[in-house]
Amino acid sequence: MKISQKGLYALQAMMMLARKYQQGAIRIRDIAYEENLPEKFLELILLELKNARIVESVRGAKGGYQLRRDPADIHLSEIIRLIDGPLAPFGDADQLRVLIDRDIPHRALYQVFLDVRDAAARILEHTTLADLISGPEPRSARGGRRRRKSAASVLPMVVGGSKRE
Amino acid sequence: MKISQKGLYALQAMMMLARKYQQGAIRIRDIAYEENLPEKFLELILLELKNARIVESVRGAKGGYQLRRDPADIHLSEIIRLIDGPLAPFGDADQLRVLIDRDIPHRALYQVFLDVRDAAARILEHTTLADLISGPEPRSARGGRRRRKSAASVLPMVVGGSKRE
DNA sequence: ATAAACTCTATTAATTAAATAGGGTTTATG
DNA sequence: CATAAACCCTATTTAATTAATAGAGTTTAT
Repeated sequence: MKISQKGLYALQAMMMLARKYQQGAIRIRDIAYEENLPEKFLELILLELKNARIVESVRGAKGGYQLRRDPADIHLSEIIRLIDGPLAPFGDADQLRVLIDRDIPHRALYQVFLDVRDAAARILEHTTLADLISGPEPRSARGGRRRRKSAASVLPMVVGGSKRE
Repeated sequence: MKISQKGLYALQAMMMLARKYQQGAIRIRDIAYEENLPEKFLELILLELKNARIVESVRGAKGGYQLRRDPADIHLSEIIRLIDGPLAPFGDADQLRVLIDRDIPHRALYQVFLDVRDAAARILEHTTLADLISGPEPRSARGGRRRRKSAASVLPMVVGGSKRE
């Protein structure tokens, strides 16, 4: 899994629309300006999000885009899968057929890949746009089991404070 | 994080060398043939692995490659980081500077990315080549805390048995 | 009627990934 | 010591993907 520039743009745009949820349609131009995204490129991205029925558009003058659902019902996994494809850490499953159809080591490697994918999915499927915009939670609340909100926001965040990658 | 074709080749080659550990140097040609990899491309990959001191070469006639360390001391994370770069689910940290330097939602998103990376790293840093070649463990043994072996091998594995990605 | 704003398809440009090519160097062996 | 086997290293080419731009078309508020 790799979040592309396009995917990052999509997430930024969606966060912006989440902040302005129920404030009516927001123009592409305004999203692009506020988030500093290439306007024409963003246009394509929003079109995809619209076709996936995550956002809806209002056409004509005074038009724009808005979320179709509550920010608490839009998971990051949904956006990322739409724009960047499966969360698996490899291309397509076909590419890994060579692992599946072979001996124990190869299949064990395949299983590791699945484990990685599932770990990523667990996080991204439990984090919503609402989690991102709702501000930090106390650190002690992070990492618990079966929480409604994900372990998304902790501040202050030190740049490079986590292990360097 | 995305495992490239090259990275997959590297892992396949390393698994093969792990299986033949302490059996002397193995020729590139033999690795390529057994694992069905493009020979010239594999040559470049092994060169990188050698420069990273994960494998060593024997030059001249009767030469080849062999692991420099015990398969139980070679973690998948090491190979993947070498060939495909950081385990983070995004390109370079620079690309995400735009998230770090902004408001709470943006930083919260950044934190989610770090969480995903850490989840992937936990798995790949705890799985070794030895884990892959040592055959399946009983299912009840998987997923425990602080295990020496990772949750790598479970058989039988159904194709597409996990959630479809 | 007009301008604002989304719609849609096509094209280009830039980057990255995958693979190939080929001469250079080292070494076992007869 | 000649030879062939095998790794060493750099360069190039090709293909695929990603990012971005272009521009004509359609809808709607006023």
